[in-house]
Amino acid sequence: MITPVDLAAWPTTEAAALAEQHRLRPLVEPHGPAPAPGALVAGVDVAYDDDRDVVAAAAVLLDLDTLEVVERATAVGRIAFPYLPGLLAFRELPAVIDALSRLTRRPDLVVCDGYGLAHPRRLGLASHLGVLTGLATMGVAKTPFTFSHTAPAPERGAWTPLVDAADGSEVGRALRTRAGVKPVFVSVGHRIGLSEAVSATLALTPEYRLPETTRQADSLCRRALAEAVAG
DNA sequence: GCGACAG
DNA sequence: ATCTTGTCGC
Repeated sequence: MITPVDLAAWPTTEAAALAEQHRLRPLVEPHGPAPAPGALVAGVDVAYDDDRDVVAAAAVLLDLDTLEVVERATAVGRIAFPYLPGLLAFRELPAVIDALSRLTRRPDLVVCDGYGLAHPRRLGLASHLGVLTGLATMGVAKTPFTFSHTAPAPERGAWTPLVDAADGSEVGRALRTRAGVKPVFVSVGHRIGLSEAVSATLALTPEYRLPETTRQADSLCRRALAEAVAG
């Protein structure tokens, strides 16, 4: 039987174990170059059927220049963890990693639906995924979670700092990807810097508020879930 | 002590 | 996330 106390404690224990394993080098690298022209950028997302205990994840690979989908992969399984704010990685990553592993090419960057550094423990699902896979990762979230920000100017590309009121640190940016539309929240995961993550986000949002990677992964995992539940 | 709380 | 009616606009 798992108690709430156990759930709250084990990520910290896990982080400590990982920190010990990687004592001689940084666990997370919150800096690095923007994806080069022609890079393969992956989008990942997950859909759930809580009643039937089914989870479906999708990983799509896009060409950064054309934004065309060049590869798709899905994975279906049982739900491994409940949704607990702050522990989203433990719910989403098992299926996400399964789907990612079915791609035949290695992504140059993975864009996650959620946060990286912008997390109460500075290890959101994007950071977590980066550490587990070694891939460059970043997060683009749709809501500010527990962080605060002022409204960016109305034009596309405008941004303001996303701040953790607990310590005043800048953990990401509120970025306007469409003029006059509410911003998205970009944060660094692994092996990419914040400015570079913002650039990548703008490259992935020529038309819609959310990155093309997220949109493609979202529709694919919903389709995969419907198929899994039906069949 | 009580809410708020990525998806 | 998921559920869920109507509405505005290209």
